[in-house]
Amino acid sequence: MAEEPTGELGDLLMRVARTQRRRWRESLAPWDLSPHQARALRVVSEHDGVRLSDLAEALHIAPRSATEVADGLQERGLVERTPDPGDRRAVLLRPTDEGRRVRAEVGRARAADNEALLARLSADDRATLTRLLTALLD
Amino acid sequence: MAEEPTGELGDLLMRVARTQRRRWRESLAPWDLSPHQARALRVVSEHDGVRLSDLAEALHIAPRSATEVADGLQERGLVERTPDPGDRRAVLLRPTDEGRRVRAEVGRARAADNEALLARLSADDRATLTRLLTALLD
DNA sequence: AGGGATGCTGAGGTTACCTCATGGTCAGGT
DNA sequence: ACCTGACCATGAGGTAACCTCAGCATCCCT
Repeated sequence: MAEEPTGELGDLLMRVARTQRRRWRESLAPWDLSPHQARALRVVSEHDGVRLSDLAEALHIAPRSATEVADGLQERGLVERTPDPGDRRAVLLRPTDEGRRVRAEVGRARAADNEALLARLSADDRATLTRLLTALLD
Repeated sequence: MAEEPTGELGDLLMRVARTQRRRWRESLAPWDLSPHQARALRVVSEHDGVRLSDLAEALHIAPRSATEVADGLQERGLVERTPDPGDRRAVLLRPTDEGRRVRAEVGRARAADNEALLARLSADDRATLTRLLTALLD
């Protein structure tokens, strides 16, 4: 059963996004990271000292679920839990050296992936696309 | 923890898509249908007589999982299983009257949603966006 | 007629989320 | 100093939506 074309602009947008999400997922495979884990690794690496509750907010998930994402990253040795010196209830997540390394690699893969998608557009077209998409975001 | 702007075109695309997907999910809420169920209802309504295995292919899920999607739709009285006259192993899914009605309503809601997103673009801009997105899809 | 593919589904597992309860900690008012 | 209410992380347990593997009926080819 074939994929029928819709002709609708909204559908078109979703299709392009789905294609890109699939690529992104695939490019993440070598590290065996879920999209959420990759995003969490980025957040942790950027802020250096992130509470579980802040991670939950950044990922738009319940605080309890952030614990699990952190567990996954910690098992792989990419982040570590350290006590928050200013609040003994809290735990701060920090990237390990390995975590920083992986996050850099993932960032490069992502950029390359992005570039691959956009390669067929001219610089002008990219600027136009940026303008149009920005207009759609308020 | 705020959502930082990325400036990347690929991210922009994903953000617009995510916004639209959220709207779509919300507009589906009155019928208590998952996106997969809504899509399945559409496929069934369009083809009138769809095998489970074809549905699986259309939804990009394993055949076993199509059974569950069909179960959900059948419980709500939106589709019915009928034997395939040409192959006694197979089951054909058909929309009920209620199924056809719901599918039409959902279609209207979806179109309205789509229109709401694109309202801030001129006709020219829409045409341009269509051209650019099409170019990204091979 | 026999044998390998095909179509659906039961059984059971995984993943990624959730809520609720718990123990520890903080901070502001009295 | 103490109490009270809010907040932090996590254990326990649940759910939804996927999956694989087995099994049975049927189809189709030789």
